[in-house]
Amino acid sequence: MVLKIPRAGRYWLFKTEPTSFSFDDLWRAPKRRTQWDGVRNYQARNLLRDEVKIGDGVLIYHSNHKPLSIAGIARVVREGYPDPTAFDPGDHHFDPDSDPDDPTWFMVDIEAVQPFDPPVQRDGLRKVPACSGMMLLQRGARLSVQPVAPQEWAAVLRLAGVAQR
DNA sequence: GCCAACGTTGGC
DNA sequence: GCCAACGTTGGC
Repeated sequence: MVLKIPRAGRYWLFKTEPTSFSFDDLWRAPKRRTQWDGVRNYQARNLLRDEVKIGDGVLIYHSNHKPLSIAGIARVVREGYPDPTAFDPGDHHFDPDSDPDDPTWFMVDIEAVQPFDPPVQRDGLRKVPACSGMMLLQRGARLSVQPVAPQEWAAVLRLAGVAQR
């Protein structure tokens, strides 16, 4: 399987608990797209608002799940814009302090590109020298939107048996 | 279910 | 601005 993934772009890893939203959910969504809403951490917010760009590659990581693994690839199809769930009192991620005229929380839209079958397990990444610096593997790295270096991205795709061109 | 690690809050 | 208390994340 060969994918057209822009090598000059930037790469990210988005965490999700598959019991709430999985890569399969994304794959089955209309147009295979979703709004990546609900991020409530300032560091992750800054990345979503300022750094994540259209066409960037995204590894979808399943946390709190066995085996811990990267389930597939997505790409960014819309850049940072206000997360409406922050303004919805009925939403689990409602934030009464977020002013609609000066939103606190941002999200991007992503589109599934390719599932990994089988998923790339986190434990396996530890054995790959190119991945030794991955934020995902660092102790206590809780950030839910993480930058991924090009060599890390390439190594993950290689492990997944996905060829880049 | 435990708990280490980390982020946020709020009193001072 | 410090820092203790608290809440959350997420691997184990």
